[in-house]
Amino acid sequence: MRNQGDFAARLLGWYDAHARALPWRVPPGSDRCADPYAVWLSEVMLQQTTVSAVIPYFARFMARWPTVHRLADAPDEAVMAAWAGLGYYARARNLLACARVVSRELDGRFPGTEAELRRLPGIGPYTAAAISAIAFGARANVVDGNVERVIARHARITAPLPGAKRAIAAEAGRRLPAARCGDYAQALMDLGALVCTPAAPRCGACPVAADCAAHAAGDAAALPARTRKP
DNA sequence: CTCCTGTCCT
DNA sequence: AGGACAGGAG
Ligand code: SF4
Repeated sequence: MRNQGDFAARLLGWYDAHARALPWRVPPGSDRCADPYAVWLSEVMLQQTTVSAVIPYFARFMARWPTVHRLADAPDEAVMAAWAGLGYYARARNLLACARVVSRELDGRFPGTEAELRRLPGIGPYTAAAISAIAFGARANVVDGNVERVIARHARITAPLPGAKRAIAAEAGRRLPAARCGDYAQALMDLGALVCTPAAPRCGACPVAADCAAHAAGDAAALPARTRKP
């Protein structure tokens, strides 16, 4: 079975009812995709901070620089000042560098494929997949920390991260839907943020609990395992 | 793979 | 005050 018992269908059904309304999102089931610029900006900000912290910064950036051209033309100091408080200032520099490439070399159009997105400054594997799925509807395997947790539990992958990354991504890939790929990516991340939380997953409210292997085994809270660093 | 960032949390 | 976090870069 390629579709893992309609995992995606159940998750999308849950998302239709429980999606967080976030400023950079379109509502579940929209026929249009979200604005690539807004998706990119939010994802870069979200790389380092929580949703609640990002919301006001995102609003200020979008109000002041509503398009990638406007951001690209902003002075460095203005962008750095607007970024102040978010931390990771190297990422703000990458943000600006990326905006300038897209604005000046790509006519202001973000590429739609992961491979092309990956080449832009500040866009790594996760962000490339997220933008291509959410803003372009591509069937990309979007795997961030939240998704790793959900999938490690649902498939009960007990091998520790980061070594288990590939195995987890492979299991995630088996669960991808044929359509609504952007909604699906966000549904999985919302599930990780709202239900399949790190310490105390709320399996009673989970749309995929019926075939969740870790829930059945009773060790969901212990997954994903991680190799101790020191 | 290791290193790195700064804010948030404890 | 110290560590956790979470992605990207090298
Ligand atoms: S059943 Fe529990 S552990 Fe499994 S995916 Fe749902 S919330 Fe996570």
